[in-house]
Amino acid sequence: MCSRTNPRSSRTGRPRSTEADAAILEATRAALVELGWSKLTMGDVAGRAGVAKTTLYRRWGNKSELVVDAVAVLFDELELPDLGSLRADVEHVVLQFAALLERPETKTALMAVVAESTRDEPLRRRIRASIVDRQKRLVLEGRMRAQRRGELPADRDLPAVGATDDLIFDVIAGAVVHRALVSAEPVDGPWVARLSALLVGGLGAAATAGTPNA
Amino acid sequence: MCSRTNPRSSRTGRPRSTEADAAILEATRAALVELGWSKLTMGDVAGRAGVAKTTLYRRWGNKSELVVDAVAVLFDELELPDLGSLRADVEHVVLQFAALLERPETKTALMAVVAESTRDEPLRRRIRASIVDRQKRLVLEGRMRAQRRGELPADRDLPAVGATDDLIFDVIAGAVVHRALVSAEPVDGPWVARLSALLVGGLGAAATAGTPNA
DNA sequence: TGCCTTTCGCTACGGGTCGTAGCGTAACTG
DNA sequence: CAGTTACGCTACGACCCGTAGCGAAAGGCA
Repeated sequence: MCSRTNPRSSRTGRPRSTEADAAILEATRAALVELGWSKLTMGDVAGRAGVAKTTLYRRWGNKSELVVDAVAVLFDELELPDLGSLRADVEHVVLQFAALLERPETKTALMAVVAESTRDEPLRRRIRASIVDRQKRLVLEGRMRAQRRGELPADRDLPAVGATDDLIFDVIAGAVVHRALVSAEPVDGPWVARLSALLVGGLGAAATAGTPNA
Repeated sequence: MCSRTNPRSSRTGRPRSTEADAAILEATRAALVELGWSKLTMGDVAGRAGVAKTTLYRRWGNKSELVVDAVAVLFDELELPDLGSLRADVEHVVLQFAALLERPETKTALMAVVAESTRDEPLRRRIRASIVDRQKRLVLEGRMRAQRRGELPADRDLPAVGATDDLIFDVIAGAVVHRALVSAEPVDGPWVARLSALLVGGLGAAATAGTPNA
């Protein structure tokens, strides 16, 4: 949750206030909702949290790091209940993800920190660790379920399975983000149905063809 | 190219310098390469272009609008030569798009302006008009070619065709962007082959199934 | 209990960017 | 030539950044 890996053996001295941590992250989300990314300032967040600006800088080096931590927790709400079929599972998680992207705090923050990360390798790693990689579990779980149901063939070679998982993840997350933020059109039932049909159909075609390329 | 729709009947007075326009946009791209989005300032661009800062503000209201115009022209390089099959066409355009996203000026600018556009409706429209919508031609052309070749069935109902075009566009653009900027892994031959196989397979499955849902 | 360490809120600061205003000059029109 | 608009230049108030220094607060430890 906090930025620095616990300060080297900070067993002595006054401990960091966990209330301040929570207040700052909450204030950051509120500021994102009201002001958006570009107009959010460290001083404003400090004021909302009832905290000195220096307290923010003791924990996070800059705005990007703070916002990543403030938003990351929202992504842990995503779940993948077993709905009985691969296609139903895909549709459900896509709709969940879309609802998350509709929230103003994530909508305005996500693209901004990714943009920033193209010039900031530590930030990119933080985003992956705090947000991206943790959601790949959904793809893994969905694929394994489909294999158990017999909707997808059992694993052929491991590298290909991992590569396909990564591909599906990029396709789903990328398509939803692009639809919601770039095309700025609704990620609604009909669209999700089309996307799911395309994916499930594509996976099925690759499976029946048995081509090593897919 | 320029920001304002030609100033209402500006037939009189000194005309805008087209050399300045070109110099500013070129300077903006150079600044993006060297500094990235967040450290790019209007004053810096003006200095590089050999132009007064006020001249920039006469043309563009803020950094985002300027950068959109500076980057938009790069996207017109995308082409779709007929390579004989739907899959080959898809692979080719994906690789082209990936190469474009590898350039530092587009990589750092694209996500940033999209992020900004979530709180700036005019900017969003500008992005769509200058960049996004103009590339949908590639999807249209590719689909029609595939239909002529018999790889895809002829149009059923028009709305469904348009919706599928939009879906394919979001999937391809979104997946490539996500792979390149979020996952930060290479959009190379093997990955593109997998993506193309997934798409072509999915489109084929939907076609043979003849379901109205896809 | 008293000492040490670290964090706390607060204030203040230099440095930088923003976006605008005002000026005199340059360029083009009729 | 008069009228109009764009130009370069300078200067400005406003804002935000990130840091430093201060005394006070809150823990650990002997």
